[in-house]
This record gives sequence, C-alpha cells and structure tokens, in this order.
Amino acid sequence: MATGRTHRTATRSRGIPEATVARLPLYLRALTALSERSVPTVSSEELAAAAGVNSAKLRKDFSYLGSYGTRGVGYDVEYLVYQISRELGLTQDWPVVIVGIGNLGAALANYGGFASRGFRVAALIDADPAMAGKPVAGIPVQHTDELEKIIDDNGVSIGVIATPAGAAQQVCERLVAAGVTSILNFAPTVLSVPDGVDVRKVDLSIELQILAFHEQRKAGEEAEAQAVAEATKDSGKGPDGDVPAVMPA
Amino acid sequence: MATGRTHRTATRSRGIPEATVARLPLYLRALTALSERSVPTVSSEELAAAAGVNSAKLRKDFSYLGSYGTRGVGYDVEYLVYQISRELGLTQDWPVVIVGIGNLGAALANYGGFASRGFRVAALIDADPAMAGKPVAGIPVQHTDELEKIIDDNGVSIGVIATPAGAAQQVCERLVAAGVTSILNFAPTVLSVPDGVDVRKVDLSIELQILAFHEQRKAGEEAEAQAVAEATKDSGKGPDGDVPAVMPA
DNA sequence: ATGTCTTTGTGAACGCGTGCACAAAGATGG
DNA sequence: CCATCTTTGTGCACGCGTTCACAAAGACAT
Repeated sequence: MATGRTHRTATRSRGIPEATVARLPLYLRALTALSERSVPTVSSEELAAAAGVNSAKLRKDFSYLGSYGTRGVGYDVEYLVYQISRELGLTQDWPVVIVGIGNLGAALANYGGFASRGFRVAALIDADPAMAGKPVAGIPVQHTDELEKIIDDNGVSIGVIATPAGAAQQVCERLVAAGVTSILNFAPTVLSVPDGVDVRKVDLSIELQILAFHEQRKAGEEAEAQAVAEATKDSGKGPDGDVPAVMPA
Repeated sequence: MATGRTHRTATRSRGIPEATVARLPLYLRALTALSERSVPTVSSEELAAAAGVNSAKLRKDFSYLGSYGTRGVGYDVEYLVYQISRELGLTQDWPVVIVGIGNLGAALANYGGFASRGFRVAALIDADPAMAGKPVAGIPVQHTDELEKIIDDNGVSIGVIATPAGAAQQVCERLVAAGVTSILNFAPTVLSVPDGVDVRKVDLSIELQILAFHEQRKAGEEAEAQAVAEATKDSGKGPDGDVPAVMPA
C-alpha cells in the first residue's frame, strides 16, 4: 500500500509484524482445511508445507501470537484456528459495502470467500440509476445517493471500490467522510486518504506486468544475443539487455 | 535435507530488485497519464507524488535501469515510458489464456487493462461443456479439452487461473505441462509448481482479512479496556491486549 | 524415573529495502 | 565563460524480515 500517508502507527501496533499479519490468513485457510478433515494436531513442518512457507518462518510468526504449540507434538488445529481468527478479528461480523457493480463488482458480490470468514456484504452500490433495484448475488443494488445513509445505518467500516479509475477517488472520499476507515481498492488509481485510513490495492494489470517481466527475462536467457542485437537501434543507450554490473552514463 | 533451497533463482535476476520491479508498472501508469496530457518532462518529486511513493525511492528505482534523467530538469516522459515498457517486456505481445470463466473469469476477460498494455486474451477456457462456444467479452469460450492445443497454437506462456479452488492445482499442472511458465492465480489455494515457473497470487479474501486485522486494532485502541475485560474469560490466556511475551500453554 | 526422540520457540546473523543527505551534473542567466 | 540554481544519482546507515541452528520442553517407551 504505497498510497496515502505513513502507516507507522499500524506497524508498531502490537508486536505483530506486518509481514506476519499478511500470512495469518494463509495459515488460517490451511488450518481450516485440516479442521474439516478432523485432523487434531499438526506440526510446523506439515502446516508450513500446506501454506507454502518455510517452517521456521511459520514458527516465528506464531511466536508473535504466543506459545500455542506443544513441543514434541505440534499445534492443536482447533485451538489455533480460534486464536488466529480472534487475532485477525474474524470472530466478529464485518459489514462490507461494494461500490461499482460492473463485471468485477458482481464477481466480488458472488464470491463465497467473504461470507465464510466473518464478512457480510451489507450493500451493493452503483452510480448507474438503471442498476438500482436490480438484484446481484441476491442483493438489490442501491444508488450512490444512498451511500452515506447505508454506511451509517449498517455501521460499515470496510469498503470495496470496484469502480472505473476515474470515479475511485471521489467514491473513496465519500466513503471516508461517511466513516469507512479501511478500503480495498480494485480501481487502477492511487488513492489519497487521510491518516488513519488503511488502503489495500489489488491491481490485475500490475500483477500481469510483473509476470511479463520475469517471463521476458526467462526468454531472454535463452535467445539473449538475438534480443540484444534487436535493441541496439536505440539512441546512445546501447545494448543494456544483460550487462549487469556497470552502466554507461 | 542438505540445502533444501530450490527457489529464488529469480530474485537475483538482472540486478533489478524485486521491489523495484513491482513498482515499475506503477510508474508506467503515472507516466502514461502524463504522456496523454502531453507533459514533456517530469521531476522525480512530481512523478513520485503521482505514483504515491517517496521521491528518493523512485530515483533509486530508476537508477537500476540506467541514467535516464537530466539533472536540473527531470525525466523525459516519452523516453521513460519507452524504457520502462521495454524493461517490463511490454513492447512485445503477450498472449494470455484465462481458465475458469465464472463471474471472476468473465470480469477479467472484460477488463480493459490487459489489452492496453501488451496483453492479449488469446482464449477463454472453461470445464463446463454448456459454456463452450458462448461468447464472453467477444471471445468464444472453449472447453478444457482444447487447453493443450490452444496453448501450443498460440505460443501462450502466461496463464490466468480463475477456477474454483478444487480445480486449480490440476489446471495448473496442465498449463505447465503444456508450456506455460507464468501463472496468475485467483483461486484460493497454494499452487505447487516446478522450478522455473512463476506464480503470483491474488486473493480477495486474504486482503479483506488483513484489513479486518487493522480495523480491529483501530477499534481496540479506543475501547481497549472493555475488550480486555471481555476476553478474560479465556482459558489461561488472560488479557491479551498487550502482553506479548511469555504465555503459559 | 529416566532416557530417548520429536518438535517447538528463539537468539543471532544476514540480506534486502528504505530514506537521508549530499556531491556531481547539467541547465540557465548574466 | 562563470556563477547560480535545480535536480539527479548514490553512498551510507538503519530497520525489517528471513533463515539457520540449537537449546529447552515435553511426549513416550521402557
């Protein structure tokens, strides 16, 4: 979240590092799967494999929460599920509004992963009057005019923005003014928000571009000389395809 | 296990830090906006503000690419757009397949951000025979049986998985076997892939859970004493509000 | 009870990323 | 041509996150 201001206050929060917080949901998911298979206990090694992380990292992560394991045995699955859920605040109900019911907004509204983890879609909001009243995922879409009232009535503190980029900042400001303090932004824009408001960004285009970078590098390692020759038509920059160390000024 | 370290050959890549690569698309977007407004040059300070990052960080990021700025002036917008595009591999065409045309898959297919950045949706693939032939975003959906042929015919190296969690690993293996080496995974599962294959994950549920954590903490800072008193009914846990260190099992 | 075996919890080292602060580079004006 | 002013490029220090490696803790068998 490079968006707004410093989240320094958030980092220091409670001794739990941000990186650890980001992994807790991962552990929780793996643990829930184990729980459904009625597995009573699990070792750090096994759980780490299921979550796709290093076992030492997992143990250190858990150590921030407390000593919930038993040496020689492992972790009690049910107990750990509860502890992590509580730590993440999932034992309470989080009403969420989704603003912008296009393709993506509709997909989010239909996404089952929300309801199963303490999140409840309190309302769907769209600026298009033609959408108003139309049910999406069983919930009637409401017009943007109602935004403030909806937030207030439902005590919503988490908002999801799935509008076009042009509308995102304005929607963001209205959400914040109405009392929302956490925003999940799918619009390809940098949102600026006041201190105390958390913004997380999900950007499909950026993820693909990062993949493309690595993909290009992989391809370049094979047919490298060819690519360099191709790029040499440049101004004074010359071939930079692979020269790793020094760069010509 | 001697040195069970099979991953991270990618990190060292070309001297460009991973964190920098992740920001390049951000800069590129800001630069493109400037380009459309016909702004000829931009200083690191201005561009950093537009991208929502620190200006020193931006300059350091660019320094990994080369010396593309002019002291006392700033950066030439067009030139920088080109350089970053090239660095990210966006000057070439990347055919992409999307597997799993549910709500999310359809949203992705309709997402304009792909086409505008060198990505081309080569095919939509779904396991449901009823979907076959049905056009989504103007592209007819094809059945999973065709997967290998599609990948091969189009030279696809990037795949997007938008299937249910249960199908993701299997789809992943087929994609990889067919020649895909970069995967963007929207299914809430940990994919295991052979070395040399890059996976990036986008998980809506996890993002929300991270927000919930911060939101809970924010709420807890106000009515903290009350929450602690409430939680004291626990086993041996006692007040967890701020005692991070020792802890009886 | 005692020894062995398994697995946790963590101290310490290391590497990466960030931000400061400044010298070098170049533009601009006289 | 020289002085001044702007802005880049980067050396350096610091803090966070990751990983190793091992002692402590407990289960379990004898």
